[in-house]
Amino acid sequence: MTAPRDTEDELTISEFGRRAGLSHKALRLYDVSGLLAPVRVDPVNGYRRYAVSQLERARRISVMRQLDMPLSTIAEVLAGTDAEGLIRLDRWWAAEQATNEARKATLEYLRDRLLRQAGPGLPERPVLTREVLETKVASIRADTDQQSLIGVIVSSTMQILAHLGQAGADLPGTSWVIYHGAVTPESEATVEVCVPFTGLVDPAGPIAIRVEPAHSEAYCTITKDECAYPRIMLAYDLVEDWVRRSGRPTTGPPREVYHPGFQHLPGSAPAVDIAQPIEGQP
Amino acid sequence: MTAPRDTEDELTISEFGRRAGLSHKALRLYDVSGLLAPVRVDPVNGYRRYAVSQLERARRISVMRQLDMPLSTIAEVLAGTDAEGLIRLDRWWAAEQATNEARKATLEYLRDRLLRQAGPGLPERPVLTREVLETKVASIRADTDQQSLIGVIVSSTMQILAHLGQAGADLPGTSWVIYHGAVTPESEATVEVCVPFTGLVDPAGPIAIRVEPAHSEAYCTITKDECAYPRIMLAYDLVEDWVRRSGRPTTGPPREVYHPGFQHLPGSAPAVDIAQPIEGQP
DNA sequence: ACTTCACCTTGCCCCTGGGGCAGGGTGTTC
DNA sequence: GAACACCCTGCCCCAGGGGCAAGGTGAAGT
Repeated sequence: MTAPRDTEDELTISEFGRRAGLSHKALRLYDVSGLLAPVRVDPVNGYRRYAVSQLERARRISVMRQLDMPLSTIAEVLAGTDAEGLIRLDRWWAAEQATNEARKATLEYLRDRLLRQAGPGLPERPVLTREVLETKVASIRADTDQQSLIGVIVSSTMQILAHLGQAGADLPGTSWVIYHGAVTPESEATVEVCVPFTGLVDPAGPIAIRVEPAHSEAYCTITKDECAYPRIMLAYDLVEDWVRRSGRPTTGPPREVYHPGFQHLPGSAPAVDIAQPIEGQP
Repeated sequence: MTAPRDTEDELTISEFGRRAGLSHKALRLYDVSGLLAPVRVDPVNGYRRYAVSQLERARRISVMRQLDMPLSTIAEVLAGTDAEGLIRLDRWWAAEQATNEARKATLEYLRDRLLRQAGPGLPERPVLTREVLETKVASIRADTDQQSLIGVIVSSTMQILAHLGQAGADLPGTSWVIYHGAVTPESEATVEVCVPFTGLVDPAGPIAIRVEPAHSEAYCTITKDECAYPRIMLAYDLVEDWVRRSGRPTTGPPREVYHPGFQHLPGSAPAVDIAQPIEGQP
């Protein structure tokens, strides 16, 4: 030791860092951010002095950083008693693992996608076309991300059904969601939940009444199981591919059409059409 | 559409972004970083124009970003054929999952630590001292981080054993690794794998022959299970604490001494000594 | 007393993958 | 001609540090 001495219970920053497994850069950062302040700072030097008793906290921080835990979360874990900290730690970890599961699903989708282009296809599924007649619909638009998408769809549908029921409209039993943008886990976009009806109904609050114009659409039917994100993207890809190859330009954003009784269908039954409006003349 | 028109096969940046699920900021970044350049940039405007055919690549990038894959890795995955990309993708994912496993182990260690409230950690374990006689050793020095530490130790040991065996030396069956610095997942340091022997052996390549001087050392014996990182740190803490309290200064870097037959011992058997050379005269 | 050398400090720029805002240019449409 | 949506570049910001420069200090050897 040829430099500033480490006294019995006060350590220099580098000695403390060595013993705790933290770089002097990290320690400086933890100091200014208030996560781990040295026990004393020489008012002349500015030299930081750490107590041996701070090693425990420092080592815990080091371990948590190895878990890639953000400093703010670390501060929370270390804030209360060890038991409280443990709870917060486990909560954070559960969220991490949930993220990892989501990533796993996304990876599977991506592999499928690369495989489909690389080699012979995945489950071939027919893409068909149909004519859709002009319909009156009640709709709610909302901006959402992937996380709350299901909730938004369900609650909006409920709201519209309640309103239509109250107005005594006739319902054909189907409904759809129009995606005005890409809804991914990170980016949110506008979705429009549409319920067709016949009869006379007033708009109310977020519920708009409009006419869905007649159009042709290409569509592909999938099961309830297949409509989980990101797996459902494969169906979109399929339809899009078909449309591109058909040479017919699209005439609007894609949509998911839910079959009547969707909620009560088994997972393996055809339940949803992924549809893309295209220019007419079949 | 009240603004710059999207022609048949050229899209504006925001329309392209909407269709691909990428923000305008991300697209600009991918442009300057060369990951996804627009098909045309208006020389007057600077307006970026994207081709519909670029949507495929853009969507793939979007999906990979959802996996939290760095842009450089994405570029590699997209570089060759889809089959090659798939291989790179899987390789990356395997590394990710390995990291996750390591994090899981670290989490367990941390939970243990939080559960053992305020105690010094490891179940009480004696720290003893012993005299080590002067020994001839064959050694290899290497710089490594935590990731490849095990591999470095194993391969170096193999190499030394092969050399000693060829030279007809006598082996007592034990060996050790000297840590000339702190090896954590982030920082690398020099380690020295030492195998003692008797007989006459020449150095060869990276293998040095030297004399390990006689010394006293404090040590603590742990099981194979306990010697996984970062759990093993608890044992270092224990020895270090003991040495500090004993008042005897250290005389060299700490080491791990592997008991004879280490590889074939069960996880619960005493297998390794964590040793710290200290000044003599007990 | 002087040098040397290891150590300490602050401050600045760099990384990734963007988000947000400012200031200014455009092109379409009413 | 005005309104408005869209486009551009450029700057600063986030975490969590790494790296380097310039300058201040402590202890030890000569």
